Amino acid sequence: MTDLNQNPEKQPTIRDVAKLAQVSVATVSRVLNGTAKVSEKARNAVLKAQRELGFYLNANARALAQKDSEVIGVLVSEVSDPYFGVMVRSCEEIAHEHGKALLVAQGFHDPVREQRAIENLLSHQCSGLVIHALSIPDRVLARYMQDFPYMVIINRVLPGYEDRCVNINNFQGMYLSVSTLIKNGHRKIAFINSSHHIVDASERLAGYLCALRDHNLDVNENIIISELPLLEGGARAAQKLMAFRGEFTAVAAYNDALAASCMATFENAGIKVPDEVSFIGFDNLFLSSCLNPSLTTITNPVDDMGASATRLSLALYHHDYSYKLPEFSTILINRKSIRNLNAN
Amino acid sequence: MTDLNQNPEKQPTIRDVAKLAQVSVATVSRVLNGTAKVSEKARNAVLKAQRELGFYLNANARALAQKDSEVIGVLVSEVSDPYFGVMVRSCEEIAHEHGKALLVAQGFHDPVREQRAIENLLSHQCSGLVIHALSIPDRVLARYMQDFPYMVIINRVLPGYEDRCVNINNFQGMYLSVSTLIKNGHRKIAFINSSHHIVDASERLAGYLCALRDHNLDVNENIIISELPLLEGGARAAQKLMAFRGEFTAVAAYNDALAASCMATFENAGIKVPDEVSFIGFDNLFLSSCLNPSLTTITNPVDDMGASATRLSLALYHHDYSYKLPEFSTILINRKSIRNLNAN
DNA sequence: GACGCTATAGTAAACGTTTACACAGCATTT
DNA sequence: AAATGCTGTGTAAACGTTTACTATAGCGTC
Repeated sequence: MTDLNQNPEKQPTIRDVAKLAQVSVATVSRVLNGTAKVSEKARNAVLKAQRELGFYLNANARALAQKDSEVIGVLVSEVSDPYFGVMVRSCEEIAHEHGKALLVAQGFHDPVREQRAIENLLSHQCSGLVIHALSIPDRVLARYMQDFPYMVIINRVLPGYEDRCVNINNFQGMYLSVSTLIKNGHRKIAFINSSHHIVDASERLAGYLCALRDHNLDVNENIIISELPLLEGGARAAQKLMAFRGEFTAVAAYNDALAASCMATFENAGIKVPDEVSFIGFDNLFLSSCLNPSLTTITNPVDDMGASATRLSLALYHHDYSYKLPEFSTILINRKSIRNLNAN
Repeated sequence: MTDLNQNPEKQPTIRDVAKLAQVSVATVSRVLNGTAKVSEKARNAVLKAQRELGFYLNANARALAQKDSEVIGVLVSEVSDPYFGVMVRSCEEIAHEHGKALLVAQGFHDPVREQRAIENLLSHQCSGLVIHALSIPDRVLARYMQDFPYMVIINRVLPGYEDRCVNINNFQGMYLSVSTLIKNGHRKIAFINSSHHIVDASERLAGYLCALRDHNLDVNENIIISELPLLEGGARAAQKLMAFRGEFTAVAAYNDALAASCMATFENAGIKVPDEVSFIGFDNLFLSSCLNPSLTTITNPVDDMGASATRLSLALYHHDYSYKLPEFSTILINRKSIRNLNAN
């Protein structure tokens, strides 16, 4: 019948701790946050009371009083996509380093969901915002960028806000990809692009086309395919490409998922990789090295990008304008999926 | 020089909206939450003011006043692990369906980080808690389970709290895996287990051993390997197994990642799969169907588990004890990585 | 015209923290 | 002995919402 635990349903508050420890709430706050010196005696009493009550500071009340939620928000298309998994992982790591929690939202390539997700994150007063939203229009995104000067965009360039956009050079990456095939003697190169309406897709297509042009190769519309950049898309792309079997010796894909599943479909149809068709991917996912043949690809340093975007956003939130984004370079990862046609 | 926008740094509050719309804060709250009838005139004034100011309700203040954070917390080992990526994805989807946001923390198999992550989630007053923590001791976890009756555990059975533990039957799943190899005529079966100190590992090992025993097969300690259940682990397992090349015709792995990378390492060493060695995985990840040969494996319905755990936690939080967890069954996905030795 | 009812709207007290400010006690300086 | 400074502590006002309670206007009924 003690005073504690009168209502087992209710969480204890800082006042309960103060009462039990026989100190003021200010002292409890100071001990728990380490924000000011407190006598050994008081500190021990507070810690003991905290342990006894199983007390944790209420982060919401804290956020309100401090005007800082200590939460970072991140929006991605879909966490289960390995690309975003890696990205979210590094965002969380950086957040954790700064003692912050991570709020994760998914947009699923839907403009409505993306916008709602952003507004939800905003309502949580995030002290850092990393946004991957490719479906909402520039105009809308720009308004958020203007109102929230610590918001950082990933994988998209928004005119006027270039210094808060974190991306690789898609054009250059795909140019490197296709050039690699060309250097290996390929002259008829198919391209499987993403069918999402996103700049990544058009930039990579431009890189593909430019590489062909620079090497005086003709463009063959038959072998430029657009599919959802997922496993299923790769299988469908393979079906379409089979109809033009003689018109290419190599395939450059928008990403590893497309390359991997297209490759698998070809192999199942008895087409040997890389003997009959060579492949190159993009992203350098976890899975590419497990494939047989292992997939030659272009790195997409998504972990660095996630980490840098998070760091930048945090710095901006605290009005620190000194953080400079590093360069995110795309480099070639040479594996076994390209046959060198010059060799024989 | 209007009254608005006096301090461009500061976010508008509900009071600013009320003033601009010439109504009380209560009315603004009612409009924005739809909690009571408001005249058309007032509603329009409020919505107009909201739009003009770019106002969003402060979720922290809201949480405090309502005593409900509208946030669900989830702890996993590592978001970039495809297994957890899928899990987090479905947690977010369910959270979203209920209008809640998702807080994601990572434990990285470290007991200290796991415990800190849980306490951090608790401090955020999550109205739903899905915890995958395999490294902290039962005793500690039990204390949390007792204090927070809406906390749900995933992939672990905590004695006394079975009805809040969401898992597959690991024993049964691995028994199915090994039995499948045996049915295909294999009698010497290697096992690559997870080296993490988790019950999943011991349960699956038990399933392996039991399947051997039930079919009167001998246990060969040489070909039971423990490795980190990631790609690198699979490569190392392959190296170890090569030393006992003649002592097995098939490999059962703790998960697809181990199977995939072990398989790839074997192939690179010139060992043909499934002609010389058969493989079976566990989890049925995205990548397994892309491999060559595609990997026969056991489903791990992690998406259902994530969704169910989230639903259960939400229900419990609202004192609704009617939600019953479904059964999570493991089923065999037959692909091309097993050679049938009976066939010839 | 008095009355009661309904429909809207407003007032102000919570919610659980942080922190500016005040102050008490004590040691040191003058 | 008085003045000063330093330490540790407490008090109470924010922070931005929600919501119980209260107030008022409009209207129909008797």
